[in-house]
Amino acid sequence: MSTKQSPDQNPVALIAGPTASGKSAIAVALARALKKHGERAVILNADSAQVYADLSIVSARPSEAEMGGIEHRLFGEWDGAQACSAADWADRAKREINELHDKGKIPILVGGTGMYMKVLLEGIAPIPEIDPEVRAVVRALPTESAYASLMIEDPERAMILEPGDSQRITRALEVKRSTGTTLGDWQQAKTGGIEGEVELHANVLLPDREWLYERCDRRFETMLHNGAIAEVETLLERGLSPDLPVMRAIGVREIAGYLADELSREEMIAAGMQATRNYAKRQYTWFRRQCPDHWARIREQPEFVNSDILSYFASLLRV
RNA sequence: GCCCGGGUAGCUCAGGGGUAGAGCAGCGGAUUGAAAAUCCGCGUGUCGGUGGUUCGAUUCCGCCCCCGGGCA
Repeated sequence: MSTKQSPDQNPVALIAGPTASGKSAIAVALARALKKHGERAVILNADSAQVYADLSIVSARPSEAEMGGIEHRLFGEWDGAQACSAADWADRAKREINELHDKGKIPILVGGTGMYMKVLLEGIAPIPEIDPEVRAVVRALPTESAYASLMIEDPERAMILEPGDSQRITRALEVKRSTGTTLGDWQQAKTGGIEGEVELHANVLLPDREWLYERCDRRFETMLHNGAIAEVETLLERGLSPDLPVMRAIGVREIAGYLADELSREEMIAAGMQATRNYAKRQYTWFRRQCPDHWARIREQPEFVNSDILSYFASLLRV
């Protein structure tokens, strides 16, 4: 029952950037600036770890103070016991966006998970749920055997994939076994993308690498100061499967190792910082190369951007 | 001062008479339902310095310097 007819009446702001790039603060600054112009904006999380209730400190979810009175959604809304897939997130995000548009509000997507954004905008192959038993069997396979099986059951896919790419091999195999159809066949079509229905105002943050790495280090230290260890202890008490995304989040692994006495405190800190920097680099590559060329790139530091945020999103005010 | 070990890529180290190689870091890249995941690619550096032996030394020998450890 949307009253909007054309994309330009459905604005969506998007701020993508690597971890520790200051994107949350920028999003809040944008929402506040819009407010002064009589526009109401809501921030939507597009980060695959901030989505979990169990990870507040460890995922560096914005605190109440950092939210600065701006409404934030899709933060901490998934229980750690359930894995949130890109498609799950995109479904929820799409609903939120529609609702906000119906109310005349502007959604501001903020996050570091490029694949989430990609699926939301471009859609994804409509593959049904995988049979849990099939999944369990396939995931228990050593990569080598899984690859050998894929070579027989879906050779076309096996050829494309790297023999060591355990995750994609597993995925291809479970899809074939569970649906009887090859991943490649499923991927002939994508559905659900909102790209054509909204007017996207996207900015990608690509700050100076050295500056970013320095921030990554400080970010991990801050987490520890804020109680990350206790948060991980609580999470570990749940006894969840180590395969779940929450358990694989940066910081969780390192702190768990420390709690298990496998790492000294110094080693844990060094490993946590290193993992954060490695992650930032991967995100950097994604955002630099996977985002459409027409998305704006911001190389300035967040403080500078914050102070003049509307110049980066001036197009939002044309409405 | 003496005796042992060591001094090789940013770091940790392997190697060895024909001018050198791994892991990590770093850099580049991939990325279709776990993506903070999962992968792929990129290795010239006075082999501590200096003399000598040798056709040829980073590799053997001498001396010197530096770092560990031990004995005084």
